[in-house]
Amino acid sequence: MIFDIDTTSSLPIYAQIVAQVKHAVAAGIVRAGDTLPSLRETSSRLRVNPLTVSKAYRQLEAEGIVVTDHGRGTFISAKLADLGEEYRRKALDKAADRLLVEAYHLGASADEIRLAVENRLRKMRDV
Amino acid sequence: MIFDIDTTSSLPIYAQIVAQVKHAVAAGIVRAGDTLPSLRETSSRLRVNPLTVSKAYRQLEAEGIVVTDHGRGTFISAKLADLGEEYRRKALDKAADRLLVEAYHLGASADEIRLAVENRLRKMRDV
Amino acid sequence: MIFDIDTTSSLPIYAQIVAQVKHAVAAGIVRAGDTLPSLRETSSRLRVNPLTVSKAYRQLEAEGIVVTDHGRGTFISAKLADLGEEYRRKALDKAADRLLVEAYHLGASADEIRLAVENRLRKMRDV
Amino acid sequence: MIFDIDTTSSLPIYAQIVAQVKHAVAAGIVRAGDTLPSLRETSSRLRVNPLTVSKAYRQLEAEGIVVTDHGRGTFISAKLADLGEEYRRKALDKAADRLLVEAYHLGASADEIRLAVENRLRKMRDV
DNA sequence: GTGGTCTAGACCACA
DNA sequence: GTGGTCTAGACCACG
Repeated sequence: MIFDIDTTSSLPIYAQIVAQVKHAVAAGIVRAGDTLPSLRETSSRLRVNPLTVSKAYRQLEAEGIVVTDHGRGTFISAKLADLGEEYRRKALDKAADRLLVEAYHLGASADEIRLAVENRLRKMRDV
Repeated sequence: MIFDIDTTSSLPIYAQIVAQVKHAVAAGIVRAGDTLPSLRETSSRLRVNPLTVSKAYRQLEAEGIVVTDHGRGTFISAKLADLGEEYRRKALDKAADRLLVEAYHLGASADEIRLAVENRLRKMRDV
Repeated sequence: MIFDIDTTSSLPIYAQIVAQVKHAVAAGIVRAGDTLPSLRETSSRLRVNPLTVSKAYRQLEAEGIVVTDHGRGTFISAKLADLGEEYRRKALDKAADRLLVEAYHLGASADEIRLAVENRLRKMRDV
Repeated sequence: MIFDIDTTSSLPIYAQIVAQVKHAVAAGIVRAGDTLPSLRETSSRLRVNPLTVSKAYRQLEAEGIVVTDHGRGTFISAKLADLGEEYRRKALDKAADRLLVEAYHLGASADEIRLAVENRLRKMRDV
């Protein structure tokens, strides 16, 4: 589980962490019982205040997505009924919407949008 | 052009206005040259401070979506795509990247991404 | 980075701050990564409202001259020229046009314009 | 005497008119005794409120640059001691400064600036 | 009538 | 500590 943070984004850092954990769960990248990286490891890797990571983990705990065993670590919860296929689909649609609205304001045609997506897909595959 | 604000949303009021104008432009509900409701009309109708509306309009102006004629009002910009080809391409690639990163975290396949884009393209065309 | 404000000027306070930051950057007085004084420090030193300073900083951010890290502060941007070649060229041409229109109205010859540009280039280099 | 107005500029329309008359005087394009276009002609040509033109002419009169004969028209004043060579030089230097600061923030080199100026000079000559 | 600027002060979110 | 948002209300400039 690796995090990818943009400190200048208008989305707060803690929310970026929350979203990425949720996505990883929805995608099946992490499963019930898996361990999240420790507060210290995450905060030093991201060069971010430990309190910020803590806040993210606490919110995930409040949402029932992770459980914390004091002194042992933070784990993905066993009961994840509320995430899953519908969450994934909605999140993906929302992301596609954001692209389209932005593209519209740039005056891009449907084909230009498709082309851009294909180009980036190819680029990511290469990485 | 009527606005619909949710004061309890975590999205700031000014950002909701910005988003709604963008969507109205993208959906063809308003067109180049159309007048936006005046600051005062909008602020009294939404029961928010004129400064808040002004902030939204100024951001729209900064993005080139509206122009304001001092003393006359605020209008949808005539030249929505006069940005320079390279700038447009870069901005479009960036927007596509954001979609792909989000999709990657959701574990979506290339085909799922394509499908989501096509669905939203079709939906926008229908509006 | 110290600001020097003239409240009686017709130029708004926030625009004076913007101009002074730009000049400081152009003159090499501040460099990429440098911290701007905090909103509160600047506002108390200048005896102006924090919102006024904030407005200036946000405009600088919109122009890509500074970036702000929420909760940490406002910094001179590292990538002052990452705009795309065509965008840069167009913006430069536009700026040159503004000079020529002004010069035209003043009845200046091509050589007078060249001379003025060279004089100012030399002056900036000396700073 | 033809005016060239940008209604979206942050410089007010009346100030643009004032500046252009001053520049025309400084450049020797108009001379003492010459007639300014009538309020009506100017306002209809520029598609601007007559009050705006009137305000510009009144300011020019207050500065002693024009005199108004009621019912006959507005004329360039006979005594123009305060405008002239120094005004021209200062205005030109200021305009050159604006170009250089802007160019700096675009990351342009001295040669790029010179090139842009030469290009636009050539373009204007062709018009 | 329009939008622009500023103040004083509150409250919140983030790190 | 940092910046972000909003209010209520004033005053000004422009058309």
